[in-house]
Amino acid sequence: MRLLLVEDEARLAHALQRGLRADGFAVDVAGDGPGGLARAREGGYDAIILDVMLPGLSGYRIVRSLRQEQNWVPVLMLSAKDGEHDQADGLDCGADDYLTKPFSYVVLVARLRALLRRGAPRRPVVLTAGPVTLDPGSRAVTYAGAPVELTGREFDLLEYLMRRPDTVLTKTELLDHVWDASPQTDPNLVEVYVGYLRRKLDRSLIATVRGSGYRLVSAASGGV
Amino acid sequence: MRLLLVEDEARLAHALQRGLRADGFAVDVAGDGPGGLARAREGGYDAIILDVMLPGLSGYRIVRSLRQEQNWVPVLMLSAKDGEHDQADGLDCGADDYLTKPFSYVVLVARLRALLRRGAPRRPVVLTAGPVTLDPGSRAVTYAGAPVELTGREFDLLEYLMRRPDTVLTKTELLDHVWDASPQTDPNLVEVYVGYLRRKLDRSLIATVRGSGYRLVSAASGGV
DNA sequence: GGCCCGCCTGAGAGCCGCCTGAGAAGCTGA
DNA sequence: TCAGCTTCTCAGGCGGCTCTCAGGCGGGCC
Repeated sequence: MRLLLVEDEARLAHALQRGLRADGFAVDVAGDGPGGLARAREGGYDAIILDVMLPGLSGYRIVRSLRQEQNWVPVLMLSAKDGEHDQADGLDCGADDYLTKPFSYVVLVARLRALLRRGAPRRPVVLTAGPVTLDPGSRAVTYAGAPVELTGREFDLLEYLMRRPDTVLTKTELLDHVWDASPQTDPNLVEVYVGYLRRKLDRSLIATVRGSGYRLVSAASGGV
Repeated sequence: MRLLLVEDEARLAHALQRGLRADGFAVDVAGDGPGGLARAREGGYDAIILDVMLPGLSGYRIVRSLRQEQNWVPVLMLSAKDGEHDQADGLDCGADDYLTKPFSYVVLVARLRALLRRGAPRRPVVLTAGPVTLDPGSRAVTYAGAPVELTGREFDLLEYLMRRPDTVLTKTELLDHVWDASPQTDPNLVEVYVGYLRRKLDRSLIATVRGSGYRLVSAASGGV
């Protein structure tokens, strides 16, 4: 079993590499983002262990690039931040599992083995909610079968909503995840973009939960 | 000259890739059988270097599948086993040449060049997208039936786009595959060449996906 | 029913990504 | 060596996208 470890903290990288080798894995190490992405693109790995905070290119962006290129190698993400950004961020980008630093080595290996058992047969996912489909790979959206043109921000927002259908999402949460914005950003921004989506898609697709936030209705009527 | 290297030993793959690049080839790498077959099916390679022992799908079966699908791309096979299976096995399956590990890099390149000189015996594939046709064999392009003169780079870019119609391709990916360039190359280069193609072909053939990249529209109108 | 506050929306400013023309550098063949 | 072509670089400009702002609507509480 061949692994790619992308980790910039040399001490941790070294320790992991030694441990994993002792456990029978072949381990290659990349120390920065661009290098990691390049190695990952070359293929040949049964799984990739990926730190989030990397010089040059974040782990998030690496996974997103790989998935966009139809590369479905299993990815286990490591994050030092357990509050600011959360699991969902990593999983959104297309990672398969997530571990928060500090973690136990035993847990890492267990999760890794689970990933490898599962393998990489994941097909490119297309999200669906009522008459709306969204393909993260080609960044294409259709409504009732017809293609819909969305801007980048509109697409990101819709994707985030569609990954959590029927859940109330606060504006703060959306600002944080879709915009990567500071907490004091005007929440009106979200309202504006929800308005854009409603106009381009379906007025009833995104329900307002007054005082709380918004909720994507997965069983949208499709009428007008 | 574009090569596909299917090899699961990451270290060997990496070394070969580096060497071949230095020798002027553009090299894509696949690390397992199914991945290699998929990449090979996409076409666009002047030759394929194929390991016999691969996870998921043996090199033999890959060649057999390709030949069954009328894909006559030159294949050079690599095998670690020099006794159990022999040259005849590989050549029977439809490979064009055969090398036993360990081999000298110089020999590999020599055999490869011989293969490339010989070329693929039959090239039945012609790519089509709306009013545009592209023949990888003769490197000829037509628009609405009339021949169009493209430079080398223009042709390579168009071919890459036409092999992945309706998919968003980032500038980085295009630079990587069409130019075989380092990641820090100015992405404007892609913009310029997309502009050239649009001018020579159809303005609407290649859609800009702002913030993401470009997408070849397979159902282009053909108008104008 | 009246008021407050949260949400909606139209208009517009600023910015950034993309497009393009011009030209330098490199390559090829005569 | 030179001409012609291709490839690539650079800078200027345009336009779409993002975000801000202010005014209006309406739901909910009293």
